[in-house]
Amino acid sequence: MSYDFNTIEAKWQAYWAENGTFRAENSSDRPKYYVLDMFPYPSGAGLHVGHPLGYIASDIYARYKRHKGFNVLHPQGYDSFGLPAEQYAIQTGQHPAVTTKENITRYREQLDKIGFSFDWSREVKTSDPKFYKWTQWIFTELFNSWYDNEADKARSISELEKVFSKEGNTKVQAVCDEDVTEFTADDWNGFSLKEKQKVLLKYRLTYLAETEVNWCPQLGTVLANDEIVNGVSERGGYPVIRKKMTQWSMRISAYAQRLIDGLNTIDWPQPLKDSQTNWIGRSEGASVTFKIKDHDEVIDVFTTRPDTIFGVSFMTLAPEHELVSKITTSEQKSEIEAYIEATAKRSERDRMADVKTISGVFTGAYAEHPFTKELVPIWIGDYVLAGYGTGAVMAVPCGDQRDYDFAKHFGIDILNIFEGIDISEEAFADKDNTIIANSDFLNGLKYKKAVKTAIYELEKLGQGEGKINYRLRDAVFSRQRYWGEPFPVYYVDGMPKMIDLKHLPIELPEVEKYLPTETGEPPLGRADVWAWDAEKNEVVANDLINHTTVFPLELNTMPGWAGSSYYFNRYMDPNNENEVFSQDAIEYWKEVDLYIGGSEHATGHLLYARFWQKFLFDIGITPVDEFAKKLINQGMILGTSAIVYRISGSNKYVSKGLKDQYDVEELRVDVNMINASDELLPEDLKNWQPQFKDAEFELEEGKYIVGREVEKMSKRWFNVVNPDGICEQYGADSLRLYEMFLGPLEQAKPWNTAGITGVHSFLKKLWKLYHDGEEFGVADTEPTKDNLKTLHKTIKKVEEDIENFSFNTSVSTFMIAVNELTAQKCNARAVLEPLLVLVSPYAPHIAEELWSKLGHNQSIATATFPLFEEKHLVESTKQYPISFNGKMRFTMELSLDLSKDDIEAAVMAHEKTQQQLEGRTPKKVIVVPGKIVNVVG
RNA sequence: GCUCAAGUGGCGGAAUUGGUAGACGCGCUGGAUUCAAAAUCCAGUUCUUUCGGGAGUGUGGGUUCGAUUCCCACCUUGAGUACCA
Repeated sequence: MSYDFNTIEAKWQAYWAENGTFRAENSSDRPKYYVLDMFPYPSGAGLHVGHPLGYIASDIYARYKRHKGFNVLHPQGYDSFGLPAEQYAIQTGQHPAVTTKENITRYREQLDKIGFSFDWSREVKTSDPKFYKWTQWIFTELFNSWYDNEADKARSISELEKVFSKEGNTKVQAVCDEDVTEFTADDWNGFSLKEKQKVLLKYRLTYLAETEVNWCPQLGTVLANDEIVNGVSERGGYPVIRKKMTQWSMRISAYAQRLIDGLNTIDWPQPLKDSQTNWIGRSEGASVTFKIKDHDEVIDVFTTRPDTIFGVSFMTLAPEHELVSKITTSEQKSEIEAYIEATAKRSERDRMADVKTISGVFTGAYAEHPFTKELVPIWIGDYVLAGYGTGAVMAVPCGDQRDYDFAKHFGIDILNIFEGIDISEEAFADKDNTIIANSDFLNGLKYKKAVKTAIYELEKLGQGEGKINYRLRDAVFSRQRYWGEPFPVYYVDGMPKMIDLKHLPIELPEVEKYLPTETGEPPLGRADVWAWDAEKNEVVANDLINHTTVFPLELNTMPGWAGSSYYFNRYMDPNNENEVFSQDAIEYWKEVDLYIGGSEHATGHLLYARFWQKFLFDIGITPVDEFAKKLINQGMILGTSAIVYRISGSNKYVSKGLKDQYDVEELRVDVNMINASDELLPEDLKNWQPQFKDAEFELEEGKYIVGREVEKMSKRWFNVVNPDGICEQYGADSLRLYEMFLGPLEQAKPWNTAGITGVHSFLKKLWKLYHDGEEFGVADTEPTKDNLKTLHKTIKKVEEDIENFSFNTSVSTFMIAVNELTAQKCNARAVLEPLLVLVSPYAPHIAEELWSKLGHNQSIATATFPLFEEKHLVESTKQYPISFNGKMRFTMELSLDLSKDDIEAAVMAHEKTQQQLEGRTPKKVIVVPGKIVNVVG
């Protein structure tokens, strides 16, 4: 009976589905363990072999944990809102929901073939109204909250209203918009309802504000900072410009410090933590207020170097700074306006590409130095970013290279405030190795002391204070798209109102086209039925809007990261219609124990999800404020493209070794035609595409050898390998083993189908081990010592490997075990049965098949992981090398269960050792059981 | 520029409380089996050699009886980020 993997795999996949083998219960006597993958966006292209890498790793771990006696939650779902389906809809008119459904079906088929132990009864889809009902609900909760800096947590907005009506806002320590003005309780109580709403909006954790956004004209939508890569959109690579728009934002900045602090409590990769820390960008310094000559307004700046305040010789504002128009003198007006216009036109990308050119314009206005009271000119320049700090800097040319370059370029004074430092060529930015000079009360002080003193003096003047600044900006939450969650928001008199939970979800309306309207409104503006009847509490036709009972609904939709920011909690109780999840469920599962996914989400999904989790914790519905205890980033699997060389201007192709003799063009061809020795059969190429039909070939040694190039797996390089094909040809177990065998989980590595024969022949050998000729057969005989040694060596190694996520090395361990047991002609049930349990997380189908043949009628998933016993390893002899003085080496037979003294005596008695020692006594004999004996003279 | 990670055969990679470097697999070479191929099995495969050996884990130092592993400096590659005041 041969190893018929196709039949076996189909059989067990059906069995698992029918029996609900991997269904997790929300309560158990066993300890819980939650293993999660980052859920996929179901794209039209389907899965390639790179996608399941992380899923296989997490599946191995989940299956292992079940063998170890845990109640394991291992769910899967789809992040099914997104741009590609919508772009496709725009081109074809096909409803994104239809495309998405088809893609999900395809994904599911592909996933099922690989034999994952997902609990599909818990599947979630972010585009499913049953799911996004809760995305909308969380949005309303954020709207109804503010951040209390004193309690360091989010609190209900109704509590804030009570405080305002009692004592105004002067004592409130809240994270809020910059432009909040002070008011008393009497002021507050005198405000109209609309005025109150306007004020509260400045405090809410999700708020509506006119902000500078990253606008992508080609995509017709705004983008978050993490959706822009190198100044162009992540999707499509289109240019991005700055634009002012009224948008919903999330006050993630309120959580900046907790997002940094929380990193210490979780086991995530250091590079990922570093990139989040960088992204949040905490810097300590001071805010300093500069008065402006002949104006009431002041300029606030943030600086990390208050110690250099006496080096200030000018100030620079970002061109977009709101004070620019107010302070510019009439003589300078035209020049300033021209400059502002020129900067606004430049795209993010141009600005980034051109960081060397120094540009700026003098406003004509002067600021007053807080200590010297001297006047310093106020400039604008695009090296100052509107989005960082206050969008204004106090320029200290001697201590900052950019200020220095600017000053040199425009002939502004450069004051030297560093003792014994030459600044004639460049600025001196090293803060640790200097003493301040020419700085009044700061003279003679070192950096740290000078900073403290400067802040103290500024506070005394009332013109500054110590401040911590974060680079992290609030996240824009509106997208001018169709295929996203609608906001549960309608507008009364221009002010947003939330729709109550009992009327959620607000479902996406049907539209004729998925493009913005002719008047520039988002696609939802095209919906006939898209207004809120506040009396009937339902969505009605938007032509009914009368502004007394029927109101316009928000036309934007939420960004892609909305649903993915809490889906991991929803898996705990996915079908709950009354709550996002029950308290029983979340108290039981608490958080994700192991999360596996790509590092590209470091500053997007993984940051937003941590933010929402902290918010949900603050409002008391999650028991922990970090959602994933441990996280592993799996590396990308790259494609190995195949290249043929065509002699220019002909249809003749030369083998790789001959290409240098000709003028050749490189063409990529389908990698699936290439064999293990990089050989391409000319016939295959001729049949592949019409253009090669009449191709001629120049071979080397009768073969056509292709060139190889490792690059991203992509259709356009013809280097995509599909898991379905592999499963058909070698089986899912081979695919699973090979994906792990390729290399360490975290590393990027190229795929090369040729190598899969190695793991495939391992499976065949494993199969043979349980068969005597054609017949299945194991014996109830006593295992030999060697049998047990092999088994226990394997148990130990595999257990260690899985715990350390070194799945690649355990595949090797299995191969060695099977080779050894085959050589030992082992057919003892006592060895072969536990061996299957070890193998089953990696190759579950073959394990189930052999397990059932062994007479078990329960899935192997319920079997207990075998117990390792040390004694089986030490009861044998081995050759040990002995080295003397690190130079002379020879070996001798030693039994491992000898005592240290015995070994020492044996070494001393050894003839060769005695020769080497020449009568001297060795200082020590080092014995490492199972490893080596070393004699030191 | 800044931050981080990594450098081991033809290739993917093993070995780190410091102890026989190159496990395991691919590829390659030879052999068995076969009419032949595939498949399977066996042997070999870091380099070098006058067959005694010698060299060897990016480079140069250091600690140690002993270093791929620890320390210092440098080089290279990859990733992230970038006018962050």
